[in-house]
Amino acid sequence: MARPREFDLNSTLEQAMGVFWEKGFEGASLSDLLEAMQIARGSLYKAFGDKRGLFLATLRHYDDTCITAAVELLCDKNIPDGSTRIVRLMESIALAVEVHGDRRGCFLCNSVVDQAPHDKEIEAECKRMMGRMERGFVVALRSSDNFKHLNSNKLSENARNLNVTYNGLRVMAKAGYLASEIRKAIHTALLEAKVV
Amino acid sequence: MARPREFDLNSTLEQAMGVFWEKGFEGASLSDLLEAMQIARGSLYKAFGDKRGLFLATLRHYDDTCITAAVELLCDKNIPDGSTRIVRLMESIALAVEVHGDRRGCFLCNSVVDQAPHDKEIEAECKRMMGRMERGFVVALRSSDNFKHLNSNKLSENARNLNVTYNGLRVMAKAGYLASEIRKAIHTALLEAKVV
DNA sequence: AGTGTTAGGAACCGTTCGGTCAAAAACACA
DNA sequence: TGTGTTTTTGACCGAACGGTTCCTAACACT
Repeated sequence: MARPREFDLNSTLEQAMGVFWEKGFEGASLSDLLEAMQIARGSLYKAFGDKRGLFLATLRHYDDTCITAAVELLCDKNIPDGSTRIVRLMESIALAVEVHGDRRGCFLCNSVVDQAPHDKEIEAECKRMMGRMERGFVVALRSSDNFKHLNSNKLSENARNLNVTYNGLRVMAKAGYLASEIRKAIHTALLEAKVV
Repeated sequence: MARPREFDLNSTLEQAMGVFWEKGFEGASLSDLLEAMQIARGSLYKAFGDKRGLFLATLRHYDDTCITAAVELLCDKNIPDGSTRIVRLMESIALAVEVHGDRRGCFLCNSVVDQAPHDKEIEAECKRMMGRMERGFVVALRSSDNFKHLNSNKLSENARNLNVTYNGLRVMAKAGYLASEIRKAIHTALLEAKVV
């Protein structure tokens, strides 16, 4: 028995995530966010508490959407060979740069670099997502001929290594390397990791 | 025939770099910078133009000091085996976390993530430094038994791959992984890259 | 000692920052 | 239709932002 919220929480979250993704936490002003979200100042504070609260909400939204999608790709049984899944995921980095000129990189990676060290809660959220990625890599490796015989310890080590490479490639993309260079780097990395 | 500058340019640059390193460009306010540099507002603007100019100067200072040190390590003929030099460099990442609790990561990597996409000049500076690191890795690889027989194309590919790994590990450190985890990841990565 | 030139310092600029608040509006329920 | 509850809205807040200006201080050179 009260006035219902007029805006869709998820879609405003999506817009806010875009702003934080592109400009970082400090670089994104409330005006930027409000304009993108198309809501009034008061509504934002009522719904998310404050700027940091909104940021945390967008981080979780990223987890729910992008990280989930990446993990689902790594676990996708429709692609029988786990190595193929890993290649697909890695190549999406080059593809983003190539097709959309997307230089935003990975929101998780960005947040780790510029916010995680200053905020325990953000750090925890980031580590949780990193963990999801690593477990996704483990699942993929278990379906890969080169790795399926390894024990879970070794599997985890290899998965973590792939995640390190994934983040390194994301940084590379932000540094302005060409899609072709990134693609070549992916190939080299996956070759040395014995994924392909 | 004029009043000489009272402060040492390099040492104020060092202090400013520390602030930008820890807080990022947007996160570092003029007050933060001035307090660390121990100079007055006017002196900063006289010497560096504006905040962005100071940032660029600190980037170049990082190049002159830290990047140069890393490259010199990779080229150090006193360590005959190039692989050893690479191991040393990588382990310095874990060491920073372990000994100093240093979560600032690599100033270059940080700058790439939060400033390079928005500023062509900063991007250029970052790419130049990335290039220096890669060439350093090439030199080290040339003194490594496992790689010295490769042609320079392959050598470059492997060097770039090591640099990607280096940046990925830097991100890991910022995400809050323990020094022991980072050390293990380094070991895995160098093993797979056939460096050790 | 006088002069030209530049650094230093602090007050000050308008703007924008993140955040608050009170009143109006829109619903659910009776 | 009236009432209670919650959302919306935009005006408003003090503080901090990056940047400028102007006057004084300190030197080099003659």
